[in-house]
Amino acid sequence: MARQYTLHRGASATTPQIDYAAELNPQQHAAVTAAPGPALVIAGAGSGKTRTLTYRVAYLVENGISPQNILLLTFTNKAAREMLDRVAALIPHDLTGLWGGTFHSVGNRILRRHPVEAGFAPGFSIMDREDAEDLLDTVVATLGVDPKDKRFPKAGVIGDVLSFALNTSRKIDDVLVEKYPHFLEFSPQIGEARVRYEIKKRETNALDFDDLLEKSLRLLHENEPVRDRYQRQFQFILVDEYQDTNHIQGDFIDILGARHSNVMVVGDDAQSIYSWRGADFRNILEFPKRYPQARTYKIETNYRSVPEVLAVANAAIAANVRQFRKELIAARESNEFKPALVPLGDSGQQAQFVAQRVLELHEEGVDLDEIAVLYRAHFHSMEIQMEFTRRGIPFQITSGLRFFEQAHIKDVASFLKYVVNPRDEVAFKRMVRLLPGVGPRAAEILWADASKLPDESSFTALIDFKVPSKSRKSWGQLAHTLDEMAPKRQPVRPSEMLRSVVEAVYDDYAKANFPNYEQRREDLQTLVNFSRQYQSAAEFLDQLALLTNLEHESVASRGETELVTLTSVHQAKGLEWKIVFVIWMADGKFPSVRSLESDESVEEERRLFYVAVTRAKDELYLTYPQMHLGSGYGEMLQRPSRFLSEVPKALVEEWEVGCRW
DNA sequence: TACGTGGCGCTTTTT
DNA sequence: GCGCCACGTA
Repeated sequence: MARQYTLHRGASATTPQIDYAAELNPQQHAAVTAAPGPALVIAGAGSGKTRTLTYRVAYLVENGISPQNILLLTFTNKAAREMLDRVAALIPHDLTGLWGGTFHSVGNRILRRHPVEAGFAPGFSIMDREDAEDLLDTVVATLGVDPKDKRFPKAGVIGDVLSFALNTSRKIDDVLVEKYPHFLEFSPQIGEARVRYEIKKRETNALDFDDLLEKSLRLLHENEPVRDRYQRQFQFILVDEYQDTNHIQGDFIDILGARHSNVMVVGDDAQSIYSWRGADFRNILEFPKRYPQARTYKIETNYRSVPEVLAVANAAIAANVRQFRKELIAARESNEFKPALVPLGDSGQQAQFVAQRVLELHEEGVDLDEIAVLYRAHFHSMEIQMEFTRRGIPFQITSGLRFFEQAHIKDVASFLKYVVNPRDEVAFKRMVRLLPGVGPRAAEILWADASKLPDESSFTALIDFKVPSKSRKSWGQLAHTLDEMAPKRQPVRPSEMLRSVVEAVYDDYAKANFPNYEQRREDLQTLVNFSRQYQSAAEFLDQLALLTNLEHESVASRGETELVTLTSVHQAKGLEWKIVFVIWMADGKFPSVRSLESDESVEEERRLFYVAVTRAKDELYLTYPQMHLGSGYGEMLQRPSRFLSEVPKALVEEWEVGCRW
C-alpha cells in the first residue's frame, strides 16, 4: 500500500465567493459540500440536479481543487455544455483544464492521445451508426452466407446485437436467446462477423461509438502507465444521469476513480429509461454495494411542479418494485388544477381535443412555447400534426434525422474523412458512389485499387484508375478536388475543404438528385459556417461525429415564433413545460405492446410514464382514445393504460368530452 | 450493374 | 410522412 500524503491548500487559494448555505436547500447543500469519498446523490425529478452538480464543481474549485483534476461526465453534449456554462457563471476561475463532456468524447480524447497503445493509428475515423452498418455490410459479404437467404439478419440488426452484447457484457448467444431467438441458428456467423468486424476496423483505422468507450476502457485496463496517469489526474469524478450508464460506462468510472475514490454519481433510478440500449440501473441501485464507504444523499424537494402533478407522479411510480423509495415534495403551492383524465372516442377526437385546448390556453395567455404534447412513439403524433396544421397551430417536432446525420451532410463529410484517413473504406465508397455510374460494385473495385495507394502519393494518382465511361469526367474532377483539399497530402482548413467539395462536385450532384435542393444547399452553408471555428479537419470531423446536433443554429434559424413542442417522452427527459399533454394513454401504446411481455420492461415503461408526468409544471392532461381504427382488423376497443388505474381516482379529474358540431 | 418506382410498415435514441 | 426493400428496366 502506497503512503498516503495529502496536499493542503496554500495561502494563495481564494476565499470562497459563494454562500452555499444561502443558495441551496439543505439537501442540495449537503451533497454539494460533501466530504471527499464516494457519494451517491439520488435527485428526484425537478429537484435541482443540475444545480447541485454545478455547485459541486464550483465548490471543489473554490476549495483549491485544480480544474484539470476534475472529470465531469454526461450523456449529451448539451448537458455538458450547460453545466460548464453554469459553473463558469458562478465562479471567476479559468475552467479550461476541466475535463467535461460525454462519455464518448472523454473516451475519444484519451484514445486520441494514445492511439497506438490502443491498437490504432493516429488520425483514426469515428464511425456513426450508419457508417458502422456499412462496414458490417462489407464484412457480412465475406461470410459466405447466401445473399438471397432472407432469414439472415441485416447488418443493422447484427450491429444491434453486437452493441447490446458489448454494452451489457453478455454473450452474443444470450442476447440472441433473449431478444432475437429467430436468429439463434446464425449464431456462428454472427460471432464470426464480430471477429471480422474488429479486424476490419483496424484495417480501416476506424472506431465506432462503442469503441470509444470500450477501447479506452480496455486501454486503461491493460496499460499501466496510461491508467496510472489518468487515475492520478482525476482526483474528483462527477457523473450525471448515472441511472442510464451501462456496464462499460460503470467500469470506466470505477477504474478512473480507483485511486482517489472521489466519485460522485448523480441520478434518479425512477427515471432510468434506457435499458433497451444497454443501460443497467443496477449500477445506481448497487452503487452502495460497490462502494461500501459511499454516502447517500437524497434530494427530494421539487421546484418544478404543483403538488397536484407531483401527487400523480408519486402514485404512478409507487407500483414499481425495484427502486429507492422516495417521495417528491412540492415546493410550489397548489394551483387548484387537478390533472385531467380525458377519455375520447377515437384518435381523431383526441387530436381535436388537444388542438382545441391548446388554442384555448393560448387565448388565456399561455405562451405556445410553454405547451408540449408527449407520446410514447413518434408515429403516435401523426393525427396531432395533421390537426395542428389544419388549425394553424405552429409546432416543432423533435424526431427524425439529426442535422449531421442527413445524407447530404454525410456525403460531403465523406470527402474530408477520406482525405484525413485514406484507409477509411466506408468514407471512400460513400464518396465515389456519388459519381454517375458508380454503384456498390464499382465502388468495391475502385477501393481495391485505392486502398493500395502508398500513403505519401498525391491524390492525383487516382486519375489513372479504370472507371466506367459514364463517370470518366467526374472522376477526374474528384481526383483533382481531393488534391486541392490536401495538396501534398496536407489537409487545408476544413471550411476550405468543404467549399472545394461543394463547388467542384457536390452542388451539381445535389441539384440533380434532391427535390429540396435549396434546403440542402442552405444546410451545407450552415455546415461551412460551423466548420470555420475549426483549424484542422480532424478536429472538425471529431465534432461532426460526436455532436450530431446543431442546437444553436437550428434554433436561431427557425426564428422567434412561438411553437408548441411535439416530442417523444424519451426526448423530453430533462425538459419542462407549463402545460403537458400525454396522449395515447392506452394499453399497447403506453405501455407499448412489446413491453407487456415482461414485468421488467413494464417497470421501465412506468418510469417513462413518471418522466412524462414530471415534465408538467402547472397543468397535466392524460388523454386516450377508446376506439382505435386498427390496420386490417376494423375498429378495435382500446383499454385505458394500466398506469392510469394505478393512479387513485381522487388525484385526477375525469373530463367528459362531448361533441357539438 | 445502376437506378427509378411503387408498396408497406412503423418503439424508444445518444454518441 | 418517410425510409426501406423488392422489383423491373436500361
